[in-house]
Amino acid sequence: MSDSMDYFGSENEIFRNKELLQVSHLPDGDRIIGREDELSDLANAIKPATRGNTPNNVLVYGKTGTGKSLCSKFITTQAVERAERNDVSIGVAYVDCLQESTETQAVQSAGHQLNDQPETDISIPHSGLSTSEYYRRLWRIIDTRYDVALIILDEVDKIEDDDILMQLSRAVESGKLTSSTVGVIGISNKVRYKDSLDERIKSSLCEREYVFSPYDATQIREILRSRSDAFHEGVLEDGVVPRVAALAAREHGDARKAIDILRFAGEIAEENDLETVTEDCVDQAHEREETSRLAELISKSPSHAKLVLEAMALLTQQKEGDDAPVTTNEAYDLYKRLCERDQSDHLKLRRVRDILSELEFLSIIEQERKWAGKGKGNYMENRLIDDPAVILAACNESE
DNA sequence: CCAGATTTCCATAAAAACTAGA
DNA sequence: TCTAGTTTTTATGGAAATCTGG
Repeated sequence: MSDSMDYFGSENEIFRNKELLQVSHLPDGDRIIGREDELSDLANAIKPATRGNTPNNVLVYGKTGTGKSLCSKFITTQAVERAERNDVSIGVAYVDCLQESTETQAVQSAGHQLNDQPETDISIPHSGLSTSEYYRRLWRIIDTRYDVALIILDEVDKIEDDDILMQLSRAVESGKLTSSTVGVIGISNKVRYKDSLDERIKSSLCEREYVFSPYDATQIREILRSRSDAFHEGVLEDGVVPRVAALAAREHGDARKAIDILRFAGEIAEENDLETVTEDCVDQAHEREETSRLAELISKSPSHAKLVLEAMALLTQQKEGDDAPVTTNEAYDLYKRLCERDQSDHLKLRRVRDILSELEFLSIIEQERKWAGKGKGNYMENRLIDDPAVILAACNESE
């Protein structure tokens, strides 16, 4: 795992093993810092699964970068290993509900991860089946391959339909599964999420609830140190780790952000051919980090959403104030011209309105409906949350 | 046939401007 | 002059229809 071949060894003085700085990197047991209580809570809830019994369904709350996904993935892989010793087979599916935002897609994804076509002779086509057929196949796969299936639903609050929670959390009692059982781990950033749930779902999904608190400054520093093996000996200057930690602390102790910044700092040192990673690199890395999350979001968006955003960014730049609002019609007119530029046909206004509200949902823009009075009707003000220049860069980058 | 994307159609909200009544 | 009620307007957003790729 951690012995990737270093083909450019002599030239690459900065990184020894960059994988350690991948946020999704699963550290060894002793490398999850400051989450001991959370891990044992989770382990407790999952425990029955290792003996082939139905685990407790869990709902995990916490702000971004508090280790929710990491701990969930970690504890489930541990559970799989432990279960093997008891001759129990556990299957784990990790569904990112931000990507798989509908019930069907989520079930499809879970099925795909748990499946092994040669063994089960069940195929999970990318599309074309009814939702219920995806469910049927999922149940069959679980029944044939596993004793217990653990399904992690990351960012559950982003899913449009509550039905999947109902189906999964009650699969056993409703007799969909005969020889197996299912456990659900729901992860959400919103503490309020539970309130929006149907009573029946609440009672079955929320058997256990845990809140992950933000890391404090000391823990962030520890996390960074534990991952500094990613760098060669002595490459990190003394001030670097504290400086990164300080930046992350400003952001409610977001460990993901801290790790990203550290990685970018290394990359910047590398690009500039420096011997060491300096505090200066960290400051530049901070800026790059702010851009990168946005760029990632944008690059995953459909092309027309990018054009709408581009139109908004251009219009915002044209206007005087920094956060000048743009009306939907202004944006739509420019969007149409951008489509002509790309010689593709434009979407209709109604669809663009929906795209704008999707962008609002992703916290890329803010919307406010305004009324102008008699004879003037109403209009929507859309304003970019981030710097238009950054948006434009992100739009162009992902062509 | 299915889900998901897009289009078509249309009732509606809200507040300044206008009107009638006091 | 002040008040209460009515008019006017348009983008919005819900719902249904239609299209598309598999």
